[in-house]
Amino acid sequence: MPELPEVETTRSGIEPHVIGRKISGVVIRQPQLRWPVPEQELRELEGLSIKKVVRRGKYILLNTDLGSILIHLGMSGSLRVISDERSALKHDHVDIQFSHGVLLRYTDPRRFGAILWQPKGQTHERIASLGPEPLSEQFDGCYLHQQCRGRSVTIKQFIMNSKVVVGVGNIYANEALFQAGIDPRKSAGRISEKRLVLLAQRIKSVLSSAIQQGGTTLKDFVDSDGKPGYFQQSLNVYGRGGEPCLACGRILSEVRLGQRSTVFCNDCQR
DNA sequence: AGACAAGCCTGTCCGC
DNA sequence: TGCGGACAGGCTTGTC
Repeated sequence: MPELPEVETTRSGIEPHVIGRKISGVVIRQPQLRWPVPEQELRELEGLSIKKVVRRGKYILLNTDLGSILIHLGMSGSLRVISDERSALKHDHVDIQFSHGVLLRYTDPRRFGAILWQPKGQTHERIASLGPEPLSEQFDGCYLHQQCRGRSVTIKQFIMNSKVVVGVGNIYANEALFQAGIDPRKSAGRISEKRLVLLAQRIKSVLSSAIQQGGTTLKDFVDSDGKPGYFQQSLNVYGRGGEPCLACGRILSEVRLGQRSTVFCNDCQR
């Protein structure tokens, strides 16, 4: 399940293989992803080259002179560089072929992901409504505090709202709240600025350390199966409901917030 | 077999 | 009446 760190790892992993490369064709085997794949627009890209590979939230953008291909991995998607002859499997929905013989293969068993088209000079609606990047200067305790004002929703659901800040999925929301010592059930509007400053710091640190780990563990993901293995080791709470807190030993609680599994320590988080 | 997990968009309902 | 916020539902398929 790609969260921001894995999307960033994917971005940096594919970048050197496709930057400056000319698109020679696009193969669409399954156009029915979260939204229909813009087949027409993608086919018109033949002959154009990739100018830049950037990330915005959990989207990867492949920039060309005509516009950008937006790729979202959903929860089960992956994007791999294929440099040898390898026949497509059941869930290999889209290939972007390059003239130097390499192709980018989009795979997504559950098809929660998306491939969208953003014409040059425009900003796709999906991206236009996104909040700031968690690792940018714009996102800090002061910003978080201002956004939280008057909001009754739980702090966990709040930080997972992509209009507030992008890229904080269920795993890292649980972890950041644990590290900040904040009860995930607490209303966003009822948390002091001081504690929100700490939360913003923890969101940044947990994401950036995951990017670093992703970078090392997945450095050869391009020719492997791309499955992440990096996060399991450093998780304090996610997936550990009913097990002892690693800090104090008390059994971790598990509840559902916004239909999402939420694990926390009743002693360490208040 | 059926429940569950995931990201995140959309529709509906609520209260000011 | 309008509007934003809160929340449930839906999509999909592999795994338990």
